[in-house]
Amino acid sequence: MLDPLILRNDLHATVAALETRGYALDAGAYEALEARRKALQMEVEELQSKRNSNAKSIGQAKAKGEDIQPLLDAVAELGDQLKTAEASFRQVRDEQADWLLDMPNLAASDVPAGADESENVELRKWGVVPTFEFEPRDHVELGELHRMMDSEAAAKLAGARFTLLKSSFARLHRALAQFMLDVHTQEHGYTEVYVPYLVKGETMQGTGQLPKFSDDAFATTDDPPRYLVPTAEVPVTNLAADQIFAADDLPLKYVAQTPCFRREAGSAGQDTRGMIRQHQFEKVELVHIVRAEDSKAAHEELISNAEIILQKLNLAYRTIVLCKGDMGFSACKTYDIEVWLPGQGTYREISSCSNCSDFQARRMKARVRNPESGKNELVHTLNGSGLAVGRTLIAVLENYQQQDGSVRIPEVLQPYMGGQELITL
RNA sequence: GGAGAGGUGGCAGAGCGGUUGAAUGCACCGGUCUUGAAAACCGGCAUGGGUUUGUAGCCCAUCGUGGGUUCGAAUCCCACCCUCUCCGCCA
Repeated sequence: MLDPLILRNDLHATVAALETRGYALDAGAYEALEARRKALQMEVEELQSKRNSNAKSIGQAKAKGEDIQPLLDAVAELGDQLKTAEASFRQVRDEQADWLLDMPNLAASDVPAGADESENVELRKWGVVPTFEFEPRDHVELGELHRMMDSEAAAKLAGARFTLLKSSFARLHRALAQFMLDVHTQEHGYTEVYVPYLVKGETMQGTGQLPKFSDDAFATTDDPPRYLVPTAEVPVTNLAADQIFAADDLPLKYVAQTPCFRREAGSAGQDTRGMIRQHQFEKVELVHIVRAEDSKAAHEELISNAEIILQKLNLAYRTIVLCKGDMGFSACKTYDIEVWLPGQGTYREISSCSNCSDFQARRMKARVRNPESGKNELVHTLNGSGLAVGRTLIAVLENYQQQDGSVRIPEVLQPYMGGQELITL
């Protein structure tokens, strides 16, 4: 959520900033609503103040044994007036809240301009794109060859966009997640957390998935509904909700492995082949809760923590910064990591690391007490994949394949595979 | 699922329908004292919001949540949520 004060004090600059993110805000309508809010709030509070002082006088008069009837008569209409005013105020306030919850975060000043992904900017490349003396297979072909990846079996159970993994592929998938968790906890100083996969609506609202993107999430049928987490970012970041941290509690660095559930509404027809885009996938997620002045540095740390996983796996990748038009709702700046997939002959997203500044913190009331001023300040929240496990599996399979279809197991994963070095046919 | 107990400030814990935003203790911050520290003493110390040039004033809201009764609700009524204990069921 944006700070309502910037909309109040600098509406036109904010409208312009939102426009670069593809969000059109009707300044006139918002201004009118804000004017009504101000008038109504003042009216309500004035009536409340009157009610309070009257009640106090009545109490005092009664204590002295005076006749209070004239005082009662004097306030007879106050209750109704107050009720009416409160109802109008509440309506305007809710309307304004809906509006605020609908607006995306503002881009950081160093985010490149641009309307869509074609204007993202590559920052660096790492690794050597492998060359093959044969036509490399994609992960689907490899899966069929090994009979270890079965989308039909998954479809029978759950419908489209699910994948079933078997034997060495299933183990490799598990090994990857274990490996990532170990690197982040042992080498990068993260605290591992195990979290609920079903969360309340207010939790989804805290990180920005609700109310705007309800179509993207799976919800349960109980009342009120719970939501299947679309990313561990949701439960983990919300650990900070309603908290006031001491300055030396921060930074908090959490890592969690969870399944992620996404409706993929609106992506029909995209990536239908293989396990690139699924309703359910596993992800190791990194979350930082930091003081505002530390979030830029934390963002750099986060992206490097994610990149190291690919380096250890010796997978070629490139890192890009998303342009304003391609960024997600809650982010003020986002880096993506794209891994080279030989089967597709292209780089594909495998991690997305975002600085959400105070946008989520304001929604979920996550604060830190400034030891100098004694004031509470909103924290900054950051999250990033470290990495998407399913896509990393794809990358390993496609990059480590050999002519006969066998797949070498990266050295760092072998301890997690019981010493196995090769997945043979 | 059944029975019972309970949800008040960072924590513990008071609170007759009326100057209670809330006693008291602990913690924390500042000061006095001390060579220094501790102790003792004095003072301060919830959050959010509105108004305002203002981190000054003034005002409003908040005692699990939402309704209700009332001139007035932390206190009374209703519903819901959550926590704990015991029983049942169960990975």
